[in-house]
Amino acid sequence: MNGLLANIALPVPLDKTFTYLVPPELSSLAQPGRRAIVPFGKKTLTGVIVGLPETTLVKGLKPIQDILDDEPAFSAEMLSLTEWIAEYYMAPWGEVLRAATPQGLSQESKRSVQLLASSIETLLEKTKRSARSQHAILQVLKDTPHISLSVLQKRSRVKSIVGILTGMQQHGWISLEESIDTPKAKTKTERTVRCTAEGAEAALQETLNERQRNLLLLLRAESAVGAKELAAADFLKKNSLSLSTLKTLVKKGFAVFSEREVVRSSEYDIFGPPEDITLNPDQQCALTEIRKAVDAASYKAFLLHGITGSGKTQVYIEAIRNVLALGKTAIVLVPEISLTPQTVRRFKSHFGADVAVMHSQMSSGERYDTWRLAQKDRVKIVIGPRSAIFAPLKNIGLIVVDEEHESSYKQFDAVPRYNARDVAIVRALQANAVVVLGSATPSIESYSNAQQKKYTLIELPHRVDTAQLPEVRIVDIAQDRRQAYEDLKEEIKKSGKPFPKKLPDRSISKLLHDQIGIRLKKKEGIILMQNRRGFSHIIECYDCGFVEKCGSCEVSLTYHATKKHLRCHYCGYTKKPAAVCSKCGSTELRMHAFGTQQIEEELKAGFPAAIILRMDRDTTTHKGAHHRILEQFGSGAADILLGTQMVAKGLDFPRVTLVGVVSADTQMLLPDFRASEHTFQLLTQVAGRAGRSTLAGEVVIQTLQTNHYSLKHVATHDFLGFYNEELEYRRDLNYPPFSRIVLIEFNGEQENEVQRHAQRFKDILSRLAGSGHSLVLGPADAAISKIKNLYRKHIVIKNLKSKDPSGIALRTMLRNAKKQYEDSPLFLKKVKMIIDVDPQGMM
DNA sequence: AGCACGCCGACT
DNA sequence: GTCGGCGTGCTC
Repeated sequence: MNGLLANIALPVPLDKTFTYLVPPELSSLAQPGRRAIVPFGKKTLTGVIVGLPETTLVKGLKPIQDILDDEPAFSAEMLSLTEWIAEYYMAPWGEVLRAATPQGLSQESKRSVQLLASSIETLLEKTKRSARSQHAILQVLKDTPHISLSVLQKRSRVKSIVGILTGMQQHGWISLEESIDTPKAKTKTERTVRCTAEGAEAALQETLNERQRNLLLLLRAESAVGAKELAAADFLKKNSLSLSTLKTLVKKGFAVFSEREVVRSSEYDIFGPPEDITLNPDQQCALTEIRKAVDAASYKAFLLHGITGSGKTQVYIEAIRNVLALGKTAIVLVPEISLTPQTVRRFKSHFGADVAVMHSQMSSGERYDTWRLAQKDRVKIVIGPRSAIFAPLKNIGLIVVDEEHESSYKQFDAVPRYNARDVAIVRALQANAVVVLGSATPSIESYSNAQQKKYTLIELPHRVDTAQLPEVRIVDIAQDRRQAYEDLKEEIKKSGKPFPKKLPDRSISKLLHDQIGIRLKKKEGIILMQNRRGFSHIIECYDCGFVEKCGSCEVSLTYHATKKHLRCHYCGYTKKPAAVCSKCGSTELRMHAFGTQQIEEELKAGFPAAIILRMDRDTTTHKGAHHRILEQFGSGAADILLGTQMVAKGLDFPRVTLVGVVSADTQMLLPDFRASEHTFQLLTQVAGRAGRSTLAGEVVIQTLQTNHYSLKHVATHDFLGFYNEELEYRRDLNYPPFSRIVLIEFNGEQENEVQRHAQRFKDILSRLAGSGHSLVLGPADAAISKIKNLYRKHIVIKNLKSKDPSGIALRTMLRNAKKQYEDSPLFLKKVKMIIDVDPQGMM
């Protein structure tokens, strides 16, 4: 009745799709997966066609302006995957699709202003007194007669600019134009040339002049070898021929030009020969299992638990070799931090042009090229960080998620807040592919899935170089302090100097100090790690390490200076801080201090001759600085690498024999239910930096909590022991894997409004959760209760898997709650709500 | 999320 | 009057 209709998902934060008319001339192009340019309100947006409905109840449909893509940008498979993401993570489908499209591809309309009036001076004079806004706008237009609306607004600092401009337009002073940006990323093409049959014929005859004949002979010869289409520019340059000669031949029909798509090249195109891979028996076993699954061509998930240095990458490479042999494709997800040229070259050297790399520093052009190559089946393997899970490869055989426990797989700062590791599982499931999650320190969730046989567990318990695991020593900082105190007293007694009022703090214990001295003498490398500046609002006993925790959430209580109390930011429980440690009675209760700078000072004082490299947020802001520091340290130009957790990951330095963790507590005490897990993972990672070659390694971990189970299990290299202990605590308090967590943040400038809205949402949720599938906690102040003048309140939902195995009840509840909340008359836009399903951090 | 519309108070 | 601030409602 209506002619052809199309449902289009648009990148707007609205939980629905929009229906448009398809004009007859576009009807043949109207297919799900293609991008379409449509008018939306006053703007023009690029959306994705997701369906072709028969009818609609919506009145006043607008027509699609244009349909892009010769080949649909999204396959049916990708449409269904993005729809799943939208549903699971409570995000609009259109926003998911935008996240899955390479940047620079979507088109939005932009409005611009053009100055028409010739006598600007008179206008300026005219508006000077009575119309300040108009005056300001004209001032800007005087210098830039043609300007985009957004820039004009910024420069003129006029707020509601559109109304004023409309008025000015009516006066005939200016014109308002609307234009669509040409996409920033375009297909790059090059001219190719080919010898025609006539040309081949003519080359042998004497009818042409020498230059032409010569060219034709060369062209014929080169065309015969390998590729028929030669890059014209290359061909001419190589043989020092001129374009005009070639053009003449083309005119005569002896050669033809055509265009072909080319790919922008990158630094990764330089790579050496592949390393020899000889798998040890463990690796061979792992490979065989994965191969079997890939051959079977049905969904299967593996958890590859291999200790640091056990050769997981070699297993991936061999597994992918098999995937390619079957004519299938593969995705390899790596944490951003692992995307070093070394990792990439490793894959490149084995698979060459079959590999495409995605990384954050790529230009939009490069990103787009990569995407096109994957779509056109011209690369078989895509390696990249979390967004690479959207690579438009067809016929996926294997998805590898390396370092699956890494929190960088979770997008936390933008919609959709997806976890690429979990999306990988779903993509593999939908595509009948195999997925391998690899880690030395699997996440509790994944290991639990393996224990429940949802994933098949494969273990690589040995290092490939048969190196010994490093010896781990745990140093009690409190005891070291007491010792230092005694030593000092002794010294003072002897020298007769006055007793200092305050004893100096030291961050390097005697043991660690001595060990550093030994390594310096032997010219071996030292890595010292101080975790990201500790969460400063935690009060800790400096004698026994005791920290007050919430009785019902088991996370550290944080101190709020304004209200002078301790608070749990999960459930909102508060209490007065004690004057003395409630465990040991000490009065030495303090907040955390030492940053990397202070430690550097201390090291310089203690070891004046040592060359120290500091690697933290301050020293790595410049592009490439990170890499340069590591290179410098790797080459042996420095003795000590001191840094935040950046030093725990990535590169391999055979010369490192000592790893020191200045304070394990900073991470352990974060008010996050995963604090122990992250501590275990990080310390295991950093410990793995020590002694990877023939040199024996040693690890020194300083802490106030020598008995903490994370540390105990790090020291004995006992993942399973840690897992079992951690699991019990998770079970007791209904944390994952026993529940799903949803974190809901409310923020706004007025605290009472934020609180009111959070409370209202909480009430709605509590009512809906009536059946008991979920626990709703809060609202409570977020751990960081105010950011950039926005007050933040959190609600935490624990959705019990035992009562809601599929999570459907949870999502229904959330969706209904959201609707009720947004539809209610008290709803204000001044307070923003952010729903984060399966959050990684709870700060 | 934008963006327009409409109402109100402040300024010239 | 003119302007801008702010709340409200809509986008096929």
